[in-house]
Amino acid sequence: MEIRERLSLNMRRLRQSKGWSQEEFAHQAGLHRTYVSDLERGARNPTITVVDKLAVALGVPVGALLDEQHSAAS
Amino acid sequence: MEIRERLSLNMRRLRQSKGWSQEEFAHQAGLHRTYVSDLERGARNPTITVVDKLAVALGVPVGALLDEQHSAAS
DNA sequence: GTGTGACTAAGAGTCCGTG
DNA sequence: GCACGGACTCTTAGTCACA
Repeated sequence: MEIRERLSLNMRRLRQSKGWSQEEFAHQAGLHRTYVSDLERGARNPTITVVDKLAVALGVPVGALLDEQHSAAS
Repeated sequence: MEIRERLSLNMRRLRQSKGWSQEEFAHQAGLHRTYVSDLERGARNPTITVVDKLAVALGVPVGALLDEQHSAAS
């Protein structure tokens, strides 16, 4: 799986587990609404500083967003 | 610590543990020699696709490059 | 073998909308 | 609340010559 797709899936899962909308999440991370939307769709290739912001906002290490997560799903 | 600095330290440590020169490492990752040099100096703000290449070349998860590593030094 | 400034094309990141 | 588009500025990707 490509890294952009991994990020996409991980950030959506973690965001939803916080009960945040994309807009709320974008605000928390100090990013733009539409950009977070793009990232969740795997349509962008962010820099590591952006990923760091996301990770900090979610309270997880950066690896939790970029590494493949072994979810319960088949 | 900033994420660029974490990347810088981690990639240098991991590269050296492989006994690779920057040149050799750049070749393995499919990147330019001077670009790897810049990254190790924390002079660049790479995208996640670049970091992914580095991680694959080193045979480690991306988190190993971006998360803070608890080295023995203290 | 590595650090550094400079350069161009491409893409990151922001902001305006719409359905 | 989210996907998606266009347009904009500024930075990154990737490379070179030189120290």
